[in-house]
Amino acid sequence: MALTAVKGFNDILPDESGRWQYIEQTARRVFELNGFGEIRVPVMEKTELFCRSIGDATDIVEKEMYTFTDKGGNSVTLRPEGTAGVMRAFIEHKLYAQDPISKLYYLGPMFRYERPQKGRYRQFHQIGAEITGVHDPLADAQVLNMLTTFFREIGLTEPTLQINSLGCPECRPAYRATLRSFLEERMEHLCEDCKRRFDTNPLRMLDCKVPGCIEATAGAPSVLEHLCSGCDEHFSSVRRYLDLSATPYSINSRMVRGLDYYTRTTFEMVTGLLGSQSAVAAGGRYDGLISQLGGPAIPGIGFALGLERVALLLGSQDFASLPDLFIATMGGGERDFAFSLMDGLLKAGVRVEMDYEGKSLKSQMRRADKLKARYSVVIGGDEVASGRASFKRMIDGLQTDVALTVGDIQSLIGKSE
RNA sequence: GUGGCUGUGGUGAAGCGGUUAACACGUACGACUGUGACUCGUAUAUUCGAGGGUUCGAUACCCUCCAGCCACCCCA
Repeated sequence: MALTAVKGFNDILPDESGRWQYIEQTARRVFELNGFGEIRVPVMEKTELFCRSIGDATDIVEKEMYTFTDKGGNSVTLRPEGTAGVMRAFIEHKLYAQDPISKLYYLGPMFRYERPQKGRYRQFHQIGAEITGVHDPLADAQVLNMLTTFFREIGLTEPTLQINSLGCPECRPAYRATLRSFLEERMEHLCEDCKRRFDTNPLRMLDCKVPGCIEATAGAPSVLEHLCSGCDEHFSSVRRYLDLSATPYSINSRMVRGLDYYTRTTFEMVTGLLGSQSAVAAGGRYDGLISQLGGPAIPGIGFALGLERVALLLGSQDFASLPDLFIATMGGGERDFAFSLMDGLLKAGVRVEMDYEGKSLKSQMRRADKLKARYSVVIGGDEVASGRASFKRMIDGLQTDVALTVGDIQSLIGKSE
């Protein structure tokens, strides 16, 4: 049996990588327009970083991390998400000392030991963006606008924005207690998972899909009605800014996060097209994270979007670039001439292909067709002697006689520099 | 981590105990020895995810493993 890739780790083949590049380029363009700069951080960090940021009791840290001991005896982990590493770098290099506000984006592989499914793999890829140093809800709105713009630019209308507020250390404990006492009375109607969540993460119970639980929690108190005045005002301002920028959204007061560091604004871009992997992008505010990691008390907000899921939503559109010209040759004698011509055109930025193996003219023309070259030309003894050749426009077969110079060929195929 | 379904060539698939393992797409070459697409012809799975077992005989039945999908879970 031949060797295969590790379960949940996938190859991205050329017919698919065009789509990935399109997603990445669109993200870079939109993010950089908004003033974000790329940060590249390692794929592996000390395990402690993730325990302290994501939260010891979360599923990610408890059972999904690729953690191992390296040869020096240190516990290290393949990053399960991007924010923690970016914030570690932010603190380590004291980026806040150069500029009180920073806007960073990153992209790359993340690793989680989960059961693979469509849109969910053990190595998956995220593009994320983070703003630090801004308390003002304007930052929340900009991030949400940017995310919305990204999806619009890429040509998708499907994922829709849902927002919520999780409160802050001031008001969340009180809400938690209120929710707990509400749920306690209905314990017998709840599923086993929810009974367990009651102790670990009662907010998560609002997100349960078991019909009995949905019914039992129908009248549960909403976070939004238990926000302190600061959080309430913040949330209203976020909504006002979203309205001002005509950013469509809906409020989902039952939306929960799987990472402990979130405060106040949280959001998701959700779709109904990906089965149970409905979140295409998600994020929120994390005002306590940086100080929790040993940095100064600087607020932050950000999101990450799942590349695989966006790629899935884009479908099988073809983003590959096509050759401008295919050069066919009659025999060995003309290949030196053709090779020089190809070389000159490539250096001028024209995408050229030619036959590599001295195949029959028919085979060469078939290949020109298969590669979807826009033009083809046959170089034989006559062409070498006269310095002119007949260029065929493949789409309609129209032939044009042109001198075999880089400039003339460029002007024919409409690809000048 | 739990449950269910599935696994035949590069792809989509028929066959479901004894077949030359159908058909289509794709690919290669040719018909057309200087021009692709359409058409036609020829070739293209010693083998049915892997390993065991039952059987005179297994791609088909059984077991184990592996992989994929779906739901749960979780999440991007």
